[in-house]
Amino acid sequence: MTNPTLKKIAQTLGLSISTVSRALKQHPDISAITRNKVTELAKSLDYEPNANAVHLRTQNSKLFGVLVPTISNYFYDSFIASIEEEGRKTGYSVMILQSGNDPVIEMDNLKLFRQNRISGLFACITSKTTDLAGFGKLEEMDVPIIFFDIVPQADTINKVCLADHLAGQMAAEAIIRRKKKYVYALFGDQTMSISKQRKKAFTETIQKKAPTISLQTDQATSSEQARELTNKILAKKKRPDTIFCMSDQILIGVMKALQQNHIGIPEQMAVITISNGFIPKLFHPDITYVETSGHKLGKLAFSRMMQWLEGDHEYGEIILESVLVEGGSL
Amino acid sequence: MTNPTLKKIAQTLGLSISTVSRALKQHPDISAITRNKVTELAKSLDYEPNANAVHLRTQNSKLFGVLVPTISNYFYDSFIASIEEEGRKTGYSVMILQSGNDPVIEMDNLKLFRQNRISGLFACITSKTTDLAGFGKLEEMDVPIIFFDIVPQADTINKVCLADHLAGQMAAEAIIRRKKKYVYALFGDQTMSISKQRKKAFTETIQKKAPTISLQTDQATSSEQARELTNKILAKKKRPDTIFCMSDQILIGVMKALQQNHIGIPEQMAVITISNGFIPKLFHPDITYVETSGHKLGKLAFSRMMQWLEGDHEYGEIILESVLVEGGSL
DNA sequence: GGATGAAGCACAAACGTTTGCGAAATCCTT
DNA sequence: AAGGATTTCGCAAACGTTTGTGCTTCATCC
Repeated sequence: MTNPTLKKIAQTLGLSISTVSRALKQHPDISAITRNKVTELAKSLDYEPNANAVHLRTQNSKLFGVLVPTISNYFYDSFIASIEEEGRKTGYSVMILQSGNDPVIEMDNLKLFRQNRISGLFACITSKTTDLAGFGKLEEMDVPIIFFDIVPQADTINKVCLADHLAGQMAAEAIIRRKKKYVYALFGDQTMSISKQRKKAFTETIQKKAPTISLQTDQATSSEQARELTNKILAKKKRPDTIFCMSDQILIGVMKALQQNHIGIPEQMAVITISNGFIPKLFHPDITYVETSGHKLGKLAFSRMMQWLEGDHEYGEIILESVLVEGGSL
Repeated sequence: MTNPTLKKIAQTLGLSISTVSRALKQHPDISAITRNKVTELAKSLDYEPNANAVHLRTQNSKLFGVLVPTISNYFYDSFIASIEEEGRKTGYSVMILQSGNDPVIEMDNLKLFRQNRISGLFACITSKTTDLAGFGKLEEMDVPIIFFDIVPQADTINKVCLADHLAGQMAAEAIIRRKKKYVYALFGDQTMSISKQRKKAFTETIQKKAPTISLQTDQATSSEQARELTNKILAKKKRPDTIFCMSDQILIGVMKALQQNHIGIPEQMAVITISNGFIPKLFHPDITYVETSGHKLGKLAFSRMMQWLEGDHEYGEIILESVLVEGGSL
């Protein structure tokens, strides 16, 4: 059988389409009698309004776009899950697209978002994104954009970010509290602002508050590279007593190296990282980490979006505070 | 400025809407001259067809639904990522909904899918799903459904599954090849068919092909429980020489216990698991695993969907073969 | 008892497309 | 040169809703 529509219900009941439509949404113009007749028939026919028609007519897609580098990532997917949950509560659907960290695909995706007339976009840009024209087009269409995690530098946009600076600082302070002497700190790609911020905060905090700590920093752009660097450090005569990892990616490489060299944690080496929390809990002891929660960030971004949609059109940057989660690794 | 439409382009060019529409899609009826005029203006205006209007008119949403227990999972999200990639290539969008393993939310989600008139559904059902009525309604609307991973028992449906049976068998055979003597095997919740199948295949293979192996099995429904069970086993006088983990969840708990007890892998204990591949590579040495690839399963499911859409209406079950990925843990 | 108003419903336009069909205008035949 | 074929375009309906407005019918009022 084909899909029930307002027209079919109207015809079999001898009513007009508009009456059926109003009856279904409890419009006061419609008498209780006809309202009941309509709702009953609709239920028995499994009538579901055609979302496309509704959106076309109301000029409101009730659809949010989410743009991420990849969905296969414990930070982004907890962010997405969070948006999806909140969206379902408020009647919004979510359209998720992956850029694969490729600006060209990013452009394509933005086009798809435009075609689908999304009512709002949550975007984590590519680390290589320079041309913001695609986003500009959406803004011209009055589509609010909440940038998150990796965000452009501009001021007249909405950003919801992790406290990258604070996270670096907190990690440093935790290390200082433990009176560590020799710290090896691994950071990610320094072309990314997130790496720069964390590095700046971390090193400055160490230098200011505990200048006696011997600090050695390095840069790794992959887990494998982090593993190799850690292996080199471990081969030296004088080993550090603490390793700081800027991210899950780094942590994974470091942990492999530590396991490979049978280094006991925390007796022979203390470890601290910045993470969403999943990876640090895969090891024993749990790795101590400064939390950057995708889930919380999602909630924050969503509520910012709803505010905007309700008329509060003030650009701004919201920072999600971090917390230190103690494992047994420090 | 407001959204450009066919009507606006038509008016500013003194053409009819239909002509503009045809010009934009290279219809042979339209002369090259007007076609160029139209396409140029459309480009300069950043015209994007309104997907809702198109879908309403063509009665084709070009939208696939994906229903998963949760998106925050390295198996499901690689499946989703795979579907999204393939979809984008063929002009389909993807709508992702999470059931949270709750049959009630599952029903709600199916309703949302119906409202959005999806053209096809990829569904991994809840482990508690008994009522398939929600899926039946979709089928009545001629919406093809490809069940994957966790699937209903019925015959007249489409399934795309991992080779659960084969995976268990392959793991057992790998252990046998290594001439292990005493194997401790941990399986998940035995109410789930995936657990039952893997257990059956594993134990039967051991018993048939290497009856001298001493096999002890247990059941763990969480990582934490797996850790505790492993700790108990390790406390005994006679330790097993091999641990088999049915899933990532189990592996995580087992690995924590092994690290906790400073057990060297593979010298003191061999480990093998069934996994998507991400978790086993977090450790050193890499854990040997029988691969169950969400990505590959996604490709398989997608191509099955496209076949169905192209007219091949034959129900069936497709099994994705497993491969053994050698780490250094066995 | 005629004006007033409320209650209950129908009409019709609009959202932005696609597409079958008809109608001019232009071209090619012999 | 006259008929037919071809090219090029416009008209209008349809997809399934929502919503402003108008039309009845009845009860109410002084």
